[in-house]
Amino acid sequence: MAPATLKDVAKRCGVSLATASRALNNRSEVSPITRAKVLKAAEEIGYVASSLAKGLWSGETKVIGVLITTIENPFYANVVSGIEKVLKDHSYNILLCSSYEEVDQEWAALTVLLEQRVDGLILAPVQSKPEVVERLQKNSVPFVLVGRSIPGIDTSYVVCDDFKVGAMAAEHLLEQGHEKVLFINSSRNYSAEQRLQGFLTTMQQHGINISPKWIKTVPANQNAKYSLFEALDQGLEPSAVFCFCDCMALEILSGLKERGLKVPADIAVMGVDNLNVTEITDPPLTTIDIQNYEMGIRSAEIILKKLQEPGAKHEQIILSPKLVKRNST
Amino acid sequence: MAPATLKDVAKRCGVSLATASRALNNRSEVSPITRAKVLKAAEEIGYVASSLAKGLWSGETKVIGVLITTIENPFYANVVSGIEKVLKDHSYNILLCSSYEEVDQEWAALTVLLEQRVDGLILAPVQSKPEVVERLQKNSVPFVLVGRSIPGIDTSYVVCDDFKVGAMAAEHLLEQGHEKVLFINSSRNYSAEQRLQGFLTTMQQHGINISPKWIKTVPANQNAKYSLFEALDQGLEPSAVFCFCDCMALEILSGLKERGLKVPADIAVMGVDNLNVTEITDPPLTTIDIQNYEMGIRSAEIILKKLQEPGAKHEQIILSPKLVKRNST
DNA sequence: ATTTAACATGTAAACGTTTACGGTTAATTA
DNA sequence: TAATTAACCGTAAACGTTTACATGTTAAAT
Repeated sequence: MAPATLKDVAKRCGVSLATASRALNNRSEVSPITRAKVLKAAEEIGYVASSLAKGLWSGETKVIGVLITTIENPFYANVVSGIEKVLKDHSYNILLCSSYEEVDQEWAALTVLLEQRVDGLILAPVQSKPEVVERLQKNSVPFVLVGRSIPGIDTSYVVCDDFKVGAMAAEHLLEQGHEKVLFINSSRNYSAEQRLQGFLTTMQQHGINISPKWIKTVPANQNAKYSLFEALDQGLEPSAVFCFCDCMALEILSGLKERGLKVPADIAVMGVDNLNVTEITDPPLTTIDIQNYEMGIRSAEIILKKLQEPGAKHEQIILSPKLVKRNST
Repeated sequence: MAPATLKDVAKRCGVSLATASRALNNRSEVSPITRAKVLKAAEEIGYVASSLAKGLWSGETKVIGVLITTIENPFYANVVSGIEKVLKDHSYNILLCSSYEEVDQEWAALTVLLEQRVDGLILAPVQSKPEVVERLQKNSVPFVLVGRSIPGIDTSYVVCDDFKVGAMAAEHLLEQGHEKVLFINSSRNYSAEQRLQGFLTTMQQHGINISPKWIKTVPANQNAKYSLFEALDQGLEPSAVFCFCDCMALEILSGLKERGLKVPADIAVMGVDNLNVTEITDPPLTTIDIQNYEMGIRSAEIILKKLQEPGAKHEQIILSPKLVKRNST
């Protein structure tokens, strides 16, 4: 049975559509008696107003699209949680889509979000190419990039200083005496590129040249440990592994266990994201905190501001990474 | 600037609204030439059809509401991931809401989902009381409960055998010689009640009576370790802790570390959910696998079936829990 | 050459809201 | 008492789609 409509409410208490609408929206032009009648009728038949009709009329849906790689990654769970916290207080809702690091899925998800006429969009772009962003600009939807920016395009974004992340990792590992470092990286996105640059540059500054075979890129949706195995089977003997994110680091930890290598005795491991669990892994993981939750908060705040003043300038927020030393290095 | 409409497309290539609509929807009554014209125009102005208008017309939104406690809990991330996998193939999207274990927030989220006219709903109810479900029934929205059912009401649900979960835990701990077991439980929901019953019953069958002070309930959004501390500070000296879920178990692990207690030497810990990380915690956590991902899959399948044949009977799926022995016990 | 069918397109109503505008009644003022 | 005003309420248009129905055109069939 189709849900109750305003017409049903109006009919039930013998008033017009307009009056019913006014009563339910607390307009002043309704007598207290009528208002009470309407509210009672609405209550009785369990009326809930259709956001579809409202949205069609008003041009806003009170929904913000959030497009990430996958919610299974606790990093994004943290980010989304931050977004949710901010949006909730302004009665905005989240329409969640995942790209699984695939360009096609990202494009399709974007279509869905545009079709749903989301009021704004928060996304972690899969690639460092501008297509996606250009599409949003063409459709003039307010949006913020989160976690990853796109080079050479003026947009709002909230990221951490990824070059510094790579640099910090390199410095920390060098301090610990590691020169043979395997870099398990993500693919295509700008954060990955920047972290790699920061890493390589810092290594080079210390006179160490990392050859390309020490840089492994994990294909989308593949367990990082296979990239590790690949390296080991190629005869590489790293004394440390630096991973793009903690998720991968955890997979590496598990892979090393399989191969019988002890951390940190035989090999050091470090990640990025400072996920909650890294505190109690075996061993506790050295990682870099990039303020996951805060990223969500800030990106949501930017979207809200954009909705309030549509002409506003783009905002770029670059958060500072912090090294979290634990026992895996 | 407002998004392009069908009218814009029609005007741009000099056809009527109807023709434009037909062309874009691959109706047969349009000449190939006209179709091409329309598609080109739509492409050029970046037209995307409004789901709002479509939904208003058709009565379906292609959106499924998902209402969980919080996506920060990897258990629900697993569940949502399963749901997403199934829905994606049928072009349904997810509108995600969180209750944070609060009845009020759950009620508010439900209002939002009904307003958005979701085609169906998958939810993990906060309480074992029937209000929420009754509301959905009154509004005649197809729904499935996931992870937790509600006693005494005929609905569709996908859960694991929670009584058995409690029983399995009790048996496993007894086998290891633990009789002084602290139960760190969740509050109010039926799964929690059932696990407790299974636990107590099994203990009793072995002649062991657990007094109420050994059962701690963790308030919503509070770290489980405080419940542990409370117990310890009351002078309780448990030889094992059984937690409602792995999330709590991880918090307990961390709390025990703070208090300088070694696991499993001084005290054993076990959880439920078999989260990925439990494999590499220190120590690896003994837990019970309740098929998180599968729960998502099945619940999504049920919703899809309900949408196809609205008259269908309710489906109850009870998945079997499996003990995963590791080193924490 | 006329009828018929097939095809292509347009017109208008409907979905569920909100609000501008106009109308009715009762209360206030002169 | 008549005029003005205030309070309340209804009518109808609009938002962006889809489709039933009507209309017009062309080709095929007689």
